[in-house]
Amino acid sequence: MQKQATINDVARIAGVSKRTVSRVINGSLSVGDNTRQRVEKVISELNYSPNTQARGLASSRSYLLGLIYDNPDALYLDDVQRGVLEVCSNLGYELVVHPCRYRSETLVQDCLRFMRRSKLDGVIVLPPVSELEALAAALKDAGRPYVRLSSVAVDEPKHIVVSDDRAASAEMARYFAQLGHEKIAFISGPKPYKSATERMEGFQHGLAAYGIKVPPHWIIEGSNTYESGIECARKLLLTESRPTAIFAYNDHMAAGVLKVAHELGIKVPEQLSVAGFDDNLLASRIIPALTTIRRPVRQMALLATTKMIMAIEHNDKAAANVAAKVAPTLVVRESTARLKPVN
Amino acid sequence: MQKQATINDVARIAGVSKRTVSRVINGSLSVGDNTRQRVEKVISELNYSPNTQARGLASSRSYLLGLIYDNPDALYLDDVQRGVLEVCSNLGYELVVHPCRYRSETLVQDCLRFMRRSKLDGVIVLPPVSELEALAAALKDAGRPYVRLSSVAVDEPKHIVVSDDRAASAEMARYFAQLGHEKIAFISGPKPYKSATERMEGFQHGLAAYGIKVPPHWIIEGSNTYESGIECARKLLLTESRPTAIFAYNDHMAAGVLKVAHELGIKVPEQLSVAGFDDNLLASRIIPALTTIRRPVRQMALLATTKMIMAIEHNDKAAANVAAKVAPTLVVRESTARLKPVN
DNA sequence: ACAATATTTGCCAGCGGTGGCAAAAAATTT
DNA sequence: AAATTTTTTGCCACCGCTGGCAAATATTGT
Repeated sequence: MQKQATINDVARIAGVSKRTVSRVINGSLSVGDNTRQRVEKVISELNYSPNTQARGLASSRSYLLGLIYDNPDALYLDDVQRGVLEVCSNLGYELVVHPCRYRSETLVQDCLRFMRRSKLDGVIVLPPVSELEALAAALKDAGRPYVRLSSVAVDEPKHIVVSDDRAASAEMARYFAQLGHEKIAFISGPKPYKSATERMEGFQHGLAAYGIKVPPHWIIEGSNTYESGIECARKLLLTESRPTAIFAYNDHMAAGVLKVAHELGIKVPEQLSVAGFDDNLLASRIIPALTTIRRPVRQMALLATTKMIMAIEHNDKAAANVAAKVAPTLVVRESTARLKPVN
Repeated sequence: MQKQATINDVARIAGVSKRTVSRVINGSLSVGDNTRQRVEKVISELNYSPNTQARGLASSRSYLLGLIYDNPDALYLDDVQRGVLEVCSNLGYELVVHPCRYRSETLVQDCLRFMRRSKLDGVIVLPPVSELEALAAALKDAGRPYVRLSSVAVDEPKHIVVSDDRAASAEMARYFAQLGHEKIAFISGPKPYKSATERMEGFQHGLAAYGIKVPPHWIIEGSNTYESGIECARKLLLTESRPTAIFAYNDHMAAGVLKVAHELGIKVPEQLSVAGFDDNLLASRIIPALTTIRRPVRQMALLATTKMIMAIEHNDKAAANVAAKVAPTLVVRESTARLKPVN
C-alpha cells in the first residue's frame, strides 16, 4: 500500500510551486509551455491524481452529480442511469444515486441536506419527484444546479427535459381509430403524476378527432404497477360488453392486461388490442410483443446530464441551449390489430 | 440562499470549542452529558450538518460507498442497488455507482483510480467483475475495504457474499428428473463467468444422481442475453429429436426459449419444459410464468453492504461474522410440467 | 482537607488543495 | 537602454474538520 502522491510531491519534483501545479491541473492558460510539460510529465510519472475532497473544500466543487428519484421501475431507472453515467464518465463526474420518499413531509429538506452533505455539484430529478414544485423552488432558492425530467414543461428550459407524452398518446389514439376500434378503454396511472394526465388527455383528444369518446367507466385509475394493471384489467374485461382496445398508462400495466386476457381466454390481438407506454425491455419480450410508445429515456438522460454540466461549468445560458424536448414514438408490435368485422 | 452553518457557528453559540462539537458529532464518549445536550440542541436549531469534504480531508473518511459493475442486466442491478441503498441510507452512507469494462486492460487501474479520486470508504463489486482475482488483489494490496458478490467462494468470508448456484442447479436437476424428463438440454452463460460453470456443473451433477446425462450437443454456450437465448433455443429446437426440457442460464435466456417455442408452435409446458435462473421481474410476468431459481439478490446486497460497513467502522473481524452465503431456491411456476406418456 | 486519579474540554497543527496578490521574468514600447 | 506592459510564477491564508496533547475540571481515596 504505497502512499498516495500529493501536489507537494509533484511540485517538488518538477521544481515549481504547488500553485503552478494547481494551475496545470485546472488548465489555467497562464502557465509557460515548458513548465506545463514538465509538470505534466511528473504528474503522469507519479500517477498523481488530485484529492477531490481537498479540491472541493478549497473550491466548492465535488465533481459529484446526484440522481434523485422515488421508487421508479427498474427498467426505467436503468435506462436513465446508463444515460447519465455515459456523460458523467466522459466528463469526469461521478454519480451518487439517492432514493427518497415522494410523499414524505421532509422530502425537500432531505434532498437539500443530501446535496449539502455530499456537496453535489448538481442533481437530476426523476418523475414523479421532479413534479414537485416545492422541491424545484427550494433547489433554485438554494442556488443549486438541477435538471428535472418530466412530461410537461413546468420549468425554464435550463432546468428541464420534457417528453411530449401528450402528442404521443394522441398518435396512439389515431392508430387505434384507424384500426377501426370504437370501444376503447384507458387505464391510467396515479392521478398526481403529470404524465398520467398528459397521456390520458392526449389520448382522449386524439380520439375526439375521430369522434370517439372514452366512456367514464372505461377510464380506470390504477397505480403504475403490473399488479395494478391486472386489477384494472379485471374491471374492464369481466363484464358483458367489454372494450375492443385498451391503452394502458405503461408497459407494466399493459402486461397485466395481457395476463388477465390470457386467463380469461381472450385472444390478443384478435379479440382485444392492447398497448402500453415506455417501450421497456418487457414490451418486446412478452408474448404477444407489445405495441407501445417508445419513450427515449436514455436520450432524455443524456440531455439532462449535458444540461447539468453546462450549467455547472459555464454557469450561464449554455444549459438552456441544450435541447429540452424529446418526442416519443409509436412502436407497433403484435398486441394490436385491425378490428375484425363481427359477421 | 442562506450561508451554511459551520462547526464554528455551533461552537460559538453553544459556548464550547469546536473540538467538543466535533466530539459530539462523532459520538465520542468523553463529553459531559449537559455539554452534549447543549451542543445537540444548537446543532438541530441551526440545522447544521458537517461538511463531508472537510471531514474526509481531516479524517480520511468520506461516507461514500462505491458499486462497481459491468453491464449487468437492469433487473439484477436494480435489485442490488435497492439492497445496498437500504443499508446505506440507514447508516448514513451514500452510494456512487460506477460502471466499468470487464475486459479492459486498464480495469484494475481504473477502479483504483476511481476509489482514490472519490475517496471511497469501500466498494462492492458485482459479477463478473468480482471474479477477477487481479482486481481483488489490487484492492487488498491498496488496503481498501471491498466486498464481492459471487457464485463461488473465491475469497475470505470477510470479503465476499456467495450464492450457492451449484446446489440450486442440482435442485433444478432433481426437479426435472422427478417430472420424468430424460432428454434434457442446458443453455449456458459465457464461459468465463464462474456462475456459468457452477450452474452447469451443479445441474449435470444433479442429473447424474438419476442416471441422466446431458449429451454434449445439448450443452449450448451463449452469452447472457435474451437474444442469445433465442439463438441457442433455435439450435436446440429446430432438430428432429429435440429435448423435452431446457434449463437456461438465466431468466432472460429462458424467455428467449419461450419465444422460439412459441414461434415454432411448441407448447410450453405440455411439449417442452423450460426453466430459468434468477427469478427476476420478467420470470413471473411472462406467459407462461417461468419456473426458475430465486436468487436472493437483494439479500446478498444487504449482507455485502453490512459487511462493508462493518469492515470500515470496526476495521476488524466483525465483517467476517456477517453471513457470507445465501441459498437460492426453486420456484415452480407454469413453464414446467410432468412429461406426458407419448402414447 | 489534600493528593491522586479520572474525566472533560480547549488549543493548535495539519489534511491537500485553491484563490488573491505581489514578485519575477519576459515581451513590448519609447 | 530604460521604461512600460504583459506573462509567468510563488507565497501565504484559508476551506471545515479531526487528532494529539495539555490544561482544566470533576471524582475518588485517605
